[in-house]
Amino acid sequence: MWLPELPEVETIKRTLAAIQGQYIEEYWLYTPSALKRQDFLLSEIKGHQIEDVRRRGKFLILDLGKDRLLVVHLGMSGRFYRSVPKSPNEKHLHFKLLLTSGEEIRYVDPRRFGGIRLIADENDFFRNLGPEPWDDDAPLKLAQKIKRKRSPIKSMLLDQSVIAGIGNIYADEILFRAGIDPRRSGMELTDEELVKLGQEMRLVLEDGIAKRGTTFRDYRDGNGQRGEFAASLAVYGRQGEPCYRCRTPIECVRIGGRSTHYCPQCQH
DNA sequence: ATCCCGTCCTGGAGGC
DNA sequence: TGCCTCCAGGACGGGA
Repeated sequence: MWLPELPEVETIKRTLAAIQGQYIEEYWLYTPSALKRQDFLLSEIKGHQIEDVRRRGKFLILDLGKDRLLVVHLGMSGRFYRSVPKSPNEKHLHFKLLLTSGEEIRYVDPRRFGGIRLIADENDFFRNLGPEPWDDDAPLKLAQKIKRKRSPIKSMLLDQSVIAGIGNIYADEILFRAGIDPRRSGMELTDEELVKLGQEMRLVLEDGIAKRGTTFRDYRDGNGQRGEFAASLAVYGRQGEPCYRCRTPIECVRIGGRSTHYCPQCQH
């Protein structure tokens, strides 16, 4: 199992850098429901140049210029990658682009939680998304929001309007490295803990990007390669196994409907 | 407003 | 072995 969170989407973005400047020659939408929003006609993308490939939170953005954006969200099992030209269509292929270079970009998503969107106004579409973790003011904004809320800190890290890009795996890893119990209410965190949380958030995500993301089974980057962060996971998926720091068995509880892994000894 | 929960979906895991 | 059931999880919408 795996989740495309910020480091995975960032990895995909980087491996797709080579498609910048290329033109869209043709497209295929095999699963109409995969197109979640349509500010303009899909047929318009034909002939457009991919001027830029960006990431915002867990969204991948192909900027086609002139307020024409193709935004992709990978949900929990999605892949978005360059494929060998003319290789046969695989199962769960929902959308495909043919570029003038002859290479193809494919969107494959077995569980169909993800989707693509045609966006005309980027600022409007992302207006409710929280700051990027590396924004200068992100740790401060994060701390301010956390302090005012009663919900468990784990749930707040997953809230995309609080901070962009963190999912279930990295939330657990960040809280472990910050030494904070995931069940604690945001309001009761000390200023010291909030500073530590902001620092560890960046460090864990940077580590994830450096290792090209977490691969359990499905995940591949834009070139179809696996990531290596799974070997670095300290708590996620390790319930019952000894903590690497103190040997206490890692526990798993449900918080806000999500499985949450933590060390009862190292996290307070 | 805010929080919580159900819904979507499929493949993999576990039970018998 | 094979079949069945359960479960994971992000975003979103509805209800309390």
